[in-house]
Amino acid sequence: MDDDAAQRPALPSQYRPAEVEGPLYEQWVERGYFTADPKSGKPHFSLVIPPPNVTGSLHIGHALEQSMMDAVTRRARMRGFDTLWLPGMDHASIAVHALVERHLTETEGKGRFDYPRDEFVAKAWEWKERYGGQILGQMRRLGDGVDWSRERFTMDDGLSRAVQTIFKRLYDDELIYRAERIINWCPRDLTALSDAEVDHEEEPGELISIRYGEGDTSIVVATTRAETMLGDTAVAVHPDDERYRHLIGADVALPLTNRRIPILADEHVDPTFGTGAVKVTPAHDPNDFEIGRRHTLPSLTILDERGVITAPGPFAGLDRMEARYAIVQALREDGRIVAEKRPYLHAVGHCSRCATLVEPRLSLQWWVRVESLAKAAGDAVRDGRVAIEPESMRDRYFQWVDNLRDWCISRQLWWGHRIPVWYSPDGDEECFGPDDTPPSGWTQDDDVLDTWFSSALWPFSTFGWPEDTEDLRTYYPTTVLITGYDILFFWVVRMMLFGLYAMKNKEASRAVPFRTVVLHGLVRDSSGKKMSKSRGNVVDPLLWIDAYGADAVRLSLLQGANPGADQAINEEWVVGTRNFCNKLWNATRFALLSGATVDGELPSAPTGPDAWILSRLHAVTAQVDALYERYEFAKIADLLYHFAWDEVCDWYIELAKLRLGNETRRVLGEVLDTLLRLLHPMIPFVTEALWTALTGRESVVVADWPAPVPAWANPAAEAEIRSLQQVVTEVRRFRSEQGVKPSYRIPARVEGPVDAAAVRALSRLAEPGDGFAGTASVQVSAEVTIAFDLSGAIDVSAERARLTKDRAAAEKERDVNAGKLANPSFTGRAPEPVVAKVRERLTAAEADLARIDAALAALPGV
RNA sequence: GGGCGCUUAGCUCAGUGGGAGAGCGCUACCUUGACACGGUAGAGGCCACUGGUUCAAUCCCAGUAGCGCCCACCA
Repeated sequence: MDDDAAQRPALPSQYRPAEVEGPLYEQWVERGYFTADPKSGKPHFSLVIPPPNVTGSLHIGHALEQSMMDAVTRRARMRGFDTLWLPGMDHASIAVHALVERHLTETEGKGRFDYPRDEFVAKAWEWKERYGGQILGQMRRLGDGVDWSRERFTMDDGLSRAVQTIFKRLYDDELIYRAERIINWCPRDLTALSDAEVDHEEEPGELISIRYGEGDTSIVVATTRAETMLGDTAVAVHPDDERYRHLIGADVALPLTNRRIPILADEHVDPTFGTGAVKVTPAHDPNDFEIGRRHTLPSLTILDERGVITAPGPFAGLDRMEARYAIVQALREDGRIVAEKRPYLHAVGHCSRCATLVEPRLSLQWWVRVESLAKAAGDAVRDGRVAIEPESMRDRYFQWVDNLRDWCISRQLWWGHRIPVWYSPDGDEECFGPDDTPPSGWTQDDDVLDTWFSSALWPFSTFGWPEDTEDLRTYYPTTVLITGYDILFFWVVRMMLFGLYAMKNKEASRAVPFRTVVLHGLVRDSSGKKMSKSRGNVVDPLLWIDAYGADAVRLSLLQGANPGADQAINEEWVVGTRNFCNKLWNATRFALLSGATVDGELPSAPTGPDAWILSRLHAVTAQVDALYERYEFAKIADLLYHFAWDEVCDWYIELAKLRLGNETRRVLGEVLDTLLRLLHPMIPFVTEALWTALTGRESVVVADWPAPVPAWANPAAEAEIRSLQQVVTEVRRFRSEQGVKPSYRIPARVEGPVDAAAVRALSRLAEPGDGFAGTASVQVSAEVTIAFDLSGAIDVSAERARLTKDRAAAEKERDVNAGKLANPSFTGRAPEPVVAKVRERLTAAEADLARIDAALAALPGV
């Protein structure tokens, strides 16, 4: 042991993550490793975090997404980039409303409308300061290397300016307009929703056929929403429908009311569905609204914003569901129900936030005209300015972007960015920018913007847009966006729309918000089920971090992160990666105890295991680089896991123990140094603790990313060690099947071109001493034979059974390959390399067969 | 109703036009001086089904079945 090793801190025999993680993280932040520097003169690498909701706490999906982002960022930093990973949060308009309202109900027994607007918003801010942002602390636990000096919030001053600025530009370009249409309305949250905020689900309902009118002028309509009949202003049939042609233009009496409504013809009606006649309720159904427009029908609103009947009469005041029941009942008593189909399965829309049944509602709202924006967003991907990984997700992107309908952006909420449009007392309307002062006496629009409106600006509003800041010039477009495929539409598409619009005066290649979009899948439970609170299968990543360390959690998630694919996760997986961290820990511990060093020249002509492991190290380094380019986290993790465990620990370290000279100590140091650097982006904590202990240097965070060393490639050394491994494995197998105690060192003579000392050490054989008998001779490979002295204790029948089994396998191999070669169409048509391979395989099988036959013949007692 | 994807070991998942793989689990043995969060040796699969293309199919094509996801204004 040299002095060098003695100076290093001794490591305990087990890795205890809790003791190192916290201090390391704060040290990294203090040293400024994560702070970007646009003036560094280095090339730049940037990405923005998908801003979590202020209301949120870290869930397993965040942990996956952030592990990916952190790995990518840390690797870029090590590769010499000035890196910026910008953190921040989203104000989550509707979600915060829900939480604050619940909070107020619980603490003060009041609801949102018991407060003036200002007071409610103040309470939301208060709530945000108090409870919001716990996820930021959790990000530290995970080890996220974000630039805290650039943290942003979608409602901070700068971002609010950005929102108002882009709104005004869009407004002035007539890409934002106000219009009265049927929108999705949530009767619980009392706000409009965009199409994307509505989830459609098949549900059992009822299909009721109702007879309108009397005698000759009567017609039967079918509906799933009987209660809306109070708002009917027509019945529509298809113009070519023979059954009803005579009724077109007639009036029928609308039951339960004293109104008469016309029967009209409209192409939209499907004569094959139901009775072929449709009741038309323009104020409460999007299709009916269109029919109403085509035929200039009146719109009768019969439900209020809470879904309560307002039509005067016996049903006034009833909730829509109560009303449906009561109205069907009344119609039945009136003898007007012709048929009832129950249950009737049909798609029903729900508020994606609170699951309340969405009510189509005629309403005046603000809209973004998306056609030209969507065209640009589609083109940017089509022409390759933005790449999508995995590529198979491109189709999903186009499916969205090519079918986009105008986006309803106004919400009847208070927490959020207020629409920057003011109205004069005379009813004039004007949009004002952030630096404008609306004339006194004008009043601002009451509504706020959809949360996703400000999120859509995130890749540039966070850099100071609309000011021409250094950050904006340096870090836009961002290098990569890493997010879940589930928000491709909500977020990715909209960032494309607004990014390209806001940056349209830049050159095309620099207008895009990001160069590459990496889409990851969802994290599911161990049996592949979606995690949900109601299922009770959600896992809190912090509990796992407490128990196994952040590195183990990160590596587990990354190990399953195949591009675009969902993954199952289970505590046992985390135990496995924790064990891996411990393995690394002990490998490094061994290196330190053995005097491994990272200082001094590497041997110019390494031999044996040293040459082999350096050759492998070179290959692995190159493979890791290639895989990072394609964001193949699962494969990177798998590759490094097996290289570290199966090759470095199981073979190299065992072989190194036999030859701990200066060369090997230097190579051992090099291997671990490189391995830890390769692993650092994925498991930052344990690699930092080990790397600094091993090298005595400042930090692996700012160490150089390993470069492949082509000069290390050494096929001969790889072949040599492969052959050694084969011999050792064969001897171990022999021992195991002979039932030889592991502690018994069998005297043996090794004959053949292999490192006999290594074979003896790794398979626990002894030198053949005086009186060596050599009772059994085993041909362990084509060229190597080992004579064992087992004092007649060899179990001949076990050995014969084993050899017979091997022989059968070898025979089959020989026959299969011989058969192929005997087939002229194979030898004639298959490419030469394939034929050559089969020929080699045949030769090998024949040699194997000969070896086994020789071994069988040599068995005693034959 | 449209579109997309999946089906490989007990479980969760990789994979390739030419010898079926990993992790966990399982079996046997082992306190070998880095590690029992460990070591060694094993067992385990008509690669969903049916046809087609091919010298050769788990892989390509068509169809069938089952599962999943996304989109959708058929009352």
